[in-house]
Amino acid sequence: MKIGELASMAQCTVETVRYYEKEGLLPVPARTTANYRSYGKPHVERLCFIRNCRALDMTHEEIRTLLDLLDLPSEDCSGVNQLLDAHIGHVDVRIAELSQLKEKLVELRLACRTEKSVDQCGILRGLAVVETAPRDHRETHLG
Amino acid sequence: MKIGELASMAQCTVETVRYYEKEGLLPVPARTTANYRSYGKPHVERLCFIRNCRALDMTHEEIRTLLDLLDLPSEDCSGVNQLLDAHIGHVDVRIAELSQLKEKLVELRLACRTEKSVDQCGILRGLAVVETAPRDHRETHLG
DNA sequence: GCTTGACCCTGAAGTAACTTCAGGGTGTTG
DNA sequence: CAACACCCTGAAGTTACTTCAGGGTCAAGC
Repeated sequence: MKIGELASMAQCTVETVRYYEKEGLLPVPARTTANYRSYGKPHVERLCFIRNCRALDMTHEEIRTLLDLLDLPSEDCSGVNQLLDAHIGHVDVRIAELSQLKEKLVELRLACRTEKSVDQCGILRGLAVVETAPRDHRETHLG
Repeated sequence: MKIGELASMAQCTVETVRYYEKEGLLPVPARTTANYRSYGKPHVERLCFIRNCRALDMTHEEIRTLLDLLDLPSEDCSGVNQLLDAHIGHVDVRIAELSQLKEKLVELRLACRTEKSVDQCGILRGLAVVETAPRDHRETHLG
């Protein structure tokens, strides 16, 4: 099959497929005489694997690790478990961060219920406060 | 004060300060004879405002809007309220997305409790499944 | 035979919000 | 006057793609 069909089977764009090939996540396929990429079932499976991982917010680095483990036959899968546990940790951290964030935003929003003039706006006043607590470093790759 | 001092007061790096200047979020400061940037209290306040907004995951575009509203004297602040409401919406959406994500990850993780060989690993099998549901488009700028 | 339109190709540049790097100037302390 | 902390600029790197410019392939219809 050609790239367009492959892309639609994995629900992504043809540009994304070519990008994955360039990144080394997808193996380079054979070409037709017209220089079109020619794919088979294994490519569909691998691309779906990648897209599922991306839907779970894994980085290319994490996916590469999983694909490597997948390609290594009869290795035990404890590495897979470790990676997934770590990734679940990332998601947990990000959810906690965003929950805190939302609290602050709602609190800020309550500072201005009426349509005052800007220089009396509680929100803008709140944002101008100099914070003293040091900002901590990211512990997750999730944005 | 020089750029290093300003940066430490707002808890960011000097590179970030220079970047904000290039982006037009911070006004260009005066220079000393040695061509060093020279800042005052207004710069500290504006930089802290920006950093607080960033800590709330606002984009530069959103921050620019708030700064513009801040600079427009005696305008009513309903624009501020709208922006904050929209932003709270973004955060809500992202939290919901991540919660779903975590459920899927935990479910996947349960598929492999033991250290089997890779080709029997429930996690890798789960990831290889071809999904049929179409992926929906992002409704938030939060990663 | 020729055109139209859907599909394919490559390589470069753009996106967001920074960070890192290369290469060099300034200013204070010992 | 040498060492070191701090400042400067401009360019390139980061992540996971998307967009663009410019051009080739192929089947259908006139």
